[in-house]
Amino acid sequence: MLPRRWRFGWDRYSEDLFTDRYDTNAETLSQAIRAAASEEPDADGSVLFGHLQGTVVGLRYYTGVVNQGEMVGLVRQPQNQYDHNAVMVANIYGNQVGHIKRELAAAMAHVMDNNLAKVEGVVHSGTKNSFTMPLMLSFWGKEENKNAVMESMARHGYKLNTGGGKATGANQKSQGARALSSKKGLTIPLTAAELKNAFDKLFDGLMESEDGEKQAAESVGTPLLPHQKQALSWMCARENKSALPPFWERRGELYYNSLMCFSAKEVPERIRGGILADDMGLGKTLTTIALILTNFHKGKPLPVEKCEEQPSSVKAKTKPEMASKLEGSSKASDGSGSSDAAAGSMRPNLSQVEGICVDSAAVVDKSDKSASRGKKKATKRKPIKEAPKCIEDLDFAAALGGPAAATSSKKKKAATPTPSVESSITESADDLSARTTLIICPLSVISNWLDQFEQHVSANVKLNMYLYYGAERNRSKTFLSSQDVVITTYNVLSADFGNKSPLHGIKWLRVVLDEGHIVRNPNAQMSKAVLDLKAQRRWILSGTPIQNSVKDLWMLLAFLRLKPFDAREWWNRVIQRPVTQGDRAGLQNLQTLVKCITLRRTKGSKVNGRPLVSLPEKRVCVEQVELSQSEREEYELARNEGRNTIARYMTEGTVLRNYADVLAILMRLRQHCCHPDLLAKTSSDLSAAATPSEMRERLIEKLRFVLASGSDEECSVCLDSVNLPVITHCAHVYCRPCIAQVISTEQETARCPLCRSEIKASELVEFPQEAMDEEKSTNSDTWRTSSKVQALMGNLLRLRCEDGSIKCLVVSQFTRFLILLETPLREHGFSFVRFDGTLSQKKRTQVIQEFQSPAADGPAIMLLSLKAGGVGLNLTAASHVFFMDPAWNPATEEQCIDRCHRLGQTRNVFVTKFIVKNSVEEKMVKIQREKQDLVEKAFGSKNTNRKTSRMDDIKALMEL
DNA sequence: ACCGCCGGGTGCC
DNA sequence: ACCGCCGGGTGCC
Repeated sequence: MLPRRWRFGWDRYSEDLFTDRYDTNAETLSQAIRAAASEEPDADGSVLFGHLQGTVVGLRYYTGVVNQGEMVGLVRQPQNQYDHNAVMVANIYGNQVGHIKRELAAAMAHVMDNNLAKVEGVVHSGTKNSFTMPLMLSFWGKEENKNAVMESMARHGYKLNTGGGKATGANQKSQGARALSSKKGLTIPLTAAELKNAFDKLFDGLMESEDGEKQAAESVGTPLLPHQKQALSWMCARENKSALPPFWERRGELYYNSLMCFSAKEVPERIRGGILADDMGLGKTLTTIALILTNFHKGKPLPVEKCEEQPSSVKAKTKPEMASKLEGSSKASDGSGSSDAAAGSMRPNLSQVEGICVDSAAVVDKSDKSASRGKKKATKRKPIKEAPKCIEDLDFAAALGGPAAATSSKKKKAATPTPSVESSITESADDLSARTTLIICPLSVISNWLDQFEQHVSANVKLNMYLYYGAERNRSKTFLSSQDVVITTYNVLSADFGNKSPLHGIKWLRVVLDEGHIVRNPNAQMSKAVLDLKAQRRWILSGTPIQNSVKDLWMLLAFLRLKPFDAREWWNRVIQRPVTQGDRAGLQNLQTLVKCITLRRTKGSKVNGRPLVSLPEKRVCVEQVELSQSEREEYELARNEGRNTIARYMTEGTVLRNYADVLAILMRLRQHCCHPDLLAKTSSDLSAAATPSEMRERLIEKLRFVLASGSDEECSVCLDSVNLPVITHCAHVYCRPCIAQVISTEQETARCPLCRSEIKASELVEFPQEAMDEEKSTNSDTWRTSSKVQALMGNLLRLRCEDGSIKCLVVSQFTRFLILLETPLREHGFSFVRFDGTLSQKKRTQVIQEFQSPAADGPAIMLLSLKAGGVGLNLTAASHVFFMDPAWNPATEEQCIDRCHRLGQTRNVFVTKFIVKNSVEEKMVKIQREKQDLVEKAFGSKNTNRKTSRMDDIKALMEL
């Protein structure tokens, strides 16, 4: 008999699927299925076309087994040398079971290749089939493809069973649900309200108290609060305990997954890691640092070098200019100074950031001579060269040396029979040479991490950290894997990905995704880069693990390699679709899954009857603003004009075609409410564009409207905020990668997802950089005020009288408004800083530091752009927040408030939202409120629903 | 017999 | 596969 790989001579595709590079094929095959399903169209909005009994043949040639009731995957094999229509059948682990019988495969191939339907298989009878096996197929797809599918199958002599009656609408839904929940006999779908409620509660009550508390390693300089010790204990347990993953149980010799009806001979790989979903401000960063230091191999602390010499001497020598800044920090003082970091305080001291940057090639400012000097001495801090003074254990001595020292240690050799790090993906054997924790975070929180490490690691401990960032980052794998901690950003990670990425060539001890919810679009490059990392242990830190829908969870589970859900097909079939269709069992299963891997406490949670943290009070009030007579007149003029335009689109049914225009109208109204000078010159009618350059000019103008509004515009492809925005000739805005993918898949027939106009890659228009710059430099020679400005100034002046030490955040979505506000602030002698998305990392750090500093002459006000920096900023110096204009998404406002209403805040927090009376703003607030009750928000991820709900919004806003 | 019938070899796509 | 199919052996009863 030929070796298996010769028998599958078909193609690279299959070769990838079933290559026997790895003995335990679970990993690769699962990945293969995931890869095969990565083009998986979103199952949302699919309806069941019908069922069909089919046959799997060739069982005896393959090793994959299936149990009764188990789902199987169907994968097309267009390159199969015997039959280009071949459809392979694989079990949940991706092991091939057989093929679909030839004739049926011929019928299915057409349907599958043209994406007319997704075909799913379930085995209902018997494992004792030795040659062939019956299989129940179900066909799912978009309603509009149903006929094509039925006809296509009929042409080949197959008639789909539509379940007796003329199944339509709700009928089909319950069928789908029944197919999965029949075992448990639950067929009554959840009501929308129940669903929403259950979903919101998904992360509630995930506080696991039975783990008790764990003391952090000595090297953690900051005493942990009780709930942090609890989290540490839980995290250590998740990394060290070998409990079976959720739904797995032992059955005799086999391991059985009760949810999937799947059994396996090998122990299912345990999930070493999970989701730490504590509310922001509870100390996820500190807990993670504690984890890194406390739980190295075999539950022992990370071996660290303890130095009795002046730890700061190195820094002081190389960076004398920094010495003054470092004074007073725990590292600059002697070894006993660790306690000066206030116990339990999360408040970072940003003056220390540069201290750690010393070890980094991340030349935040390339011209800064201190940074380039720091680079030169980077190797000096490698511990390998200096004899460590205190090593706890021989094992660790080997580990301490990192991979470079690996061969010299006999003991280590025995522990890791396969020294090749790259080739081994299986995580079964603990690779004791893995030393490094990789932390990936958004750019905006890097400084926070560096700072927290500096603050919480004992002063006499040397931790090898490397900030993998900047053009001159050290890409040596040996170097990186000899560090204790490597920090990088999502952007650097995805930029490196596929480009000989050293980060992907190292097998990490631990990978930590900070603000993990930001990777949630599975098609994004960033997601792929994250999923491809090799690590023994994986963690996701996120204060808001779910932002919109169940869908968001997939990425998290896939990252954690929670089998089999890391393959989207199983996730869709077993969790996402049942849950969105209101299946109770599905929701229950989801709850169980999440519960097993997540720890979440909120600010309101209690430990032993006591609140985790006691935050000062927060008061939110709305301050109504009356427009002056002339402002009102201008506003009404604009409103009537806009209303007429939109009403015309409505009657013509061309709202979507003119979506950008509609948004522009709304935005102009919102701008009217803030300040007349925010209004850009009105653009002329798009359809009247004569020349291509004129067209381009106008598209850019439209794009400017959409972007400058900061109105949370989302890309209709990824349903996320637009990233790298481009505008189509039909004036719809998408992320460039998203729309590029649409175009490349559909080729010549590509159409705009919103209005179905033809689109071409060459016609996508970007916002030109010059325009961006020009945007910023809006000059305001002739300054005038506005009612809203007056309202703000009134408040600020009053506060200054009451207490000169009060600091305020002034928040707007319009960065141009923030710039406008500078004038009156200056006029009244306020000292302020501005923080928006355009700031460089270095500048950000500076600005925050300046603002947070308690110095009496420091800035009293921060002009903050609503979306700048995302979450994670620490602005506890402020106790008053002024929202100049309402956001579409109230959660964005909440996050913003949380930047100052968090641990470390000592004053009561007052939030004022300015709303112009009798205006579009009032209606936005009303819609905000209604939205919170809408199930759509959590579950209605259907594109169409979103669009229609947007339409309703527009109608309501314009009183149409 | 350019058939039928028998029984062994054989078996996914 | 306790099948179907193929192709060689065989050929009144």
